Amino acid sequence: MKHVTIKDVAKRLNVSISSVSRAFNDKYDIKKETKELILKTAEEMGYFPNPIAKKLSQNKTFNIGVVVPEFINEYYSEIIIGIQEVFMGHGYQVLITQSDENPEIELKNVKTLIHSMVDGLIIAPTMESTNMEYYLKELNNGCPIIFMSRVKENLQASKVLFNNKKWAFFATEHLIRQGYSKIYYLAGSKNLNVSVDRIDGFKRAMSKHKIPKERYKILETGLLAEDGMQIMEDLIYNHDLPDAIFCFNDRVAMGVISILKSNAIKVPQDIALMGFTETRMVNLMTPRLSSVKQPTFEMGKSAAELLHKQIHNSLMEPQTIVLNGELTIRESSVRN
Amino acid sequence: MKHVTIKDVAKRLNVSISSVSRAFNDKYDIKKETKELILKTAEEMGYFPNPIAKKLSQNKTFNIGVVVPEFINEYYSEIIIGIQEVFMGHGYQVLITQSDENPEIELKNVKTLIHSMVDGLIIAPTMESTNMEYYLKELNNGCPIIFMSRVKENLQASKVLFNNKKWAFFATEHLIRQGYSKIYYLAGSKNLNVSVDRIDGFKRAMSKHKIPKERYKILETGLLAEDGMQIMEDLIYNHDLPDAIFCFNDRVAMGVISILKSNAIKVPQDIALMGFTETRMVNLMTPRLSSVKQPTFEMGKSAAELLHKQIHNSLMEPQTIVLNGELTIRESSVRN
DNA sequence: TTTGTTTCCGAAAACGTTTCCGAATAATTA
DNA sequence: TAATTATTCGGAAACGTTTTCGGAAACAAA
Repeated sequence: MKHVTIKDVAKRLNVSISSVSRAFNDKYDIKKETKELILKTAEEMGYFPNPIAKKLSQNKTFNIGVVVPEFINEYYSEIIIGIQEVFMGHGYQVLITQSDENPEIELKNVKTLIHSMVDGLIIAPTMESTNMEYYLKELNNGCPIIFMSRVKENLQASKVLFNNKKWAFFATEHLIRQGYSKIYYLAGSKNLNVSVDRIDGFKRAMSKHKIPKERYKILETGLLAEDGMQIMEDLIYNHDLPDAIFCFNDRVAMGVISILKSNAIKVPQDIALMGFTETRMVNLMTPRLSSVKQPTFEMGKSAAELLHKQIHNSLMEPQTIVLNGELTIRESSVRN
Repeated sequence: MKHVTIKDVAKRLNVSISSVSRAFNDKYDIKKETKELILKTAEEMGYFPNPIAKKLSQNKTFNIGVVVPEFINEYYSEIIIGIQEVFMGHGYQVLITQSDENPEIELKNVKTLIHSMVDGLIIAPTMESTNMEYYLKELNNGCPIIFMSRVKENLQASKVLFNNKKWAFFATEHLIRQGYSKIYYLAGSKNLNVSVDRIDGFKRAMSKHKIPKERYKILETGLLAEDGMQIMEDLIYNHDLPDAIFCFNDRVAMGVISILKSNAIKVPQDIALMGFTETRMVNLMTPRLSSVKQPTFEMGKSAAELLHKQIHNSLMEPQTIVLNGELTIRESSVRN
């Protein structure tokens, strides 16, 4: 199965290969009729420009690389869809890799992508790790990189962030305003700076509403439903139950709710519940779960647009985009 | 930021570029010491072979394309991870595209991937559509393609399938053996051949156990939780309630269960429930949902390995791999 | 010493484009 | 009419590799 090349088309029409190239690249210095003739016969012959050769001669790959911790959950999947939407529109291919929350795999992925000559990178790091130095070095070597989601605000690079402090504050304040005051926060992992930010928001709400330290707790958990189940079982075992529980994410909340149910503890009558990073499961739980919706598609789109700008204007200085969310109140956090 | 090229390395050491190339490609006709010297200085100079140029000269891209209907749900995400595991080990990049269950986008994705010269394709079609003709044409043009999941068994091409008939049969038979006999099957979409297969399995279980046609129903639904909610509301409204419900997938089951709960219908005391294509949510539902687990990672791996073989042996004749699942019984389908 | 084999290496073609440069023709201006 | 400018095109270099071919050097065998 030989591919038709530019030479075949040129020979067929007795024109030069440069003319065929011009026809395909919307160049000004070609007559309209010849251009059309070339395009028509090329079409007939089943010719299309070999993208590899194009990349080599233009020193661009039209590939951009994406590194995420995982895409089993909706969160990064939706972000990726946002990224693809933007870049496919610009004729780029998006190469997706996932690091399985493992910094070593993450580093390997980034290296692979850079070695395959991507024109730019979007990275959602697993955690703040030593990898960051390497990434920043690559950034200075001329490979545009956008950081996403799990990264500190003061990092000297372009990034797209969610305002975790603010929305953790709002979510907590909602619980307080509903009359709950003994509130436990299941805080994810303290290595995650998003986690730290949400703790900050949680604390600020507490201090604003003058709730004494003895009334609330911040408990480190994992990111999975199983982690929520585990910690909830411990709390029940120790007879250490609050009014309300604010969870690092919906999965943890889901774990909590399942343990509460099997212990006949009612939500929200006995304990209110609030999630974060809203997933589609919120409406399927009974009671339906209050949560904070993050603008995943928009985050993907913003990161992609930022990167696209940066690719076409390499001297642009770093920009930070902070996006807002949406607090959706459902049955799980409403006093009857 | 100029990239270091093979020429720079050659010049530095006063050797020819062919020697440098040989050093990097494990060729036999180069002295061991020169090879090591070349590799060492290349490393120092920060040189690595430009993959684009390599691709051009070898007429291979070392890219393989994947087209799935979506990856918001775990199912295809896990399959993709399986595919990546195999191909990254072989030094290939996996390009992932998703068609959003839209045959037109699917076709566009396939064309994009073929135009970007992938060495092979793995396609999970949205439905049996007219696109199949195009794909088979491309297959005959020499681009190896593996079909996955939603495709007919008699298709003349390599494919990796799940044995839907068999496991729908087992799942149904389990319900019957538990003593349920008025069973409704929420059957997904009849345009999906997996759906047709599962209906077949369902019916075979019914006829094996001599359950008369008046006792069971097959109801067409969608694939989403909302579809399960919708149809369950209708059934309740019409006072048309069975002993047990077998759902096309866990999401539909999740929708059903939420409506049952809000109508105070108990699972499994009043109505038993069985899902399919097990998701991680099964253990988080109360009661925990019985379901059929599909070997997603293995499906991905099998497809990838099959494609890899096909790429290296283009004359191989089409192969069909049919994988088995696992029926996991939990509380939702067990008579107390 | 001659011949034949290995072993190692360089020159150059090939992969399929884009793009720069210059030339031929046509159109415009002086 | 001559000179200038636009328009359109072909030739060839460049992009960075791999690979084929042939030749030199080194070594063994005759």
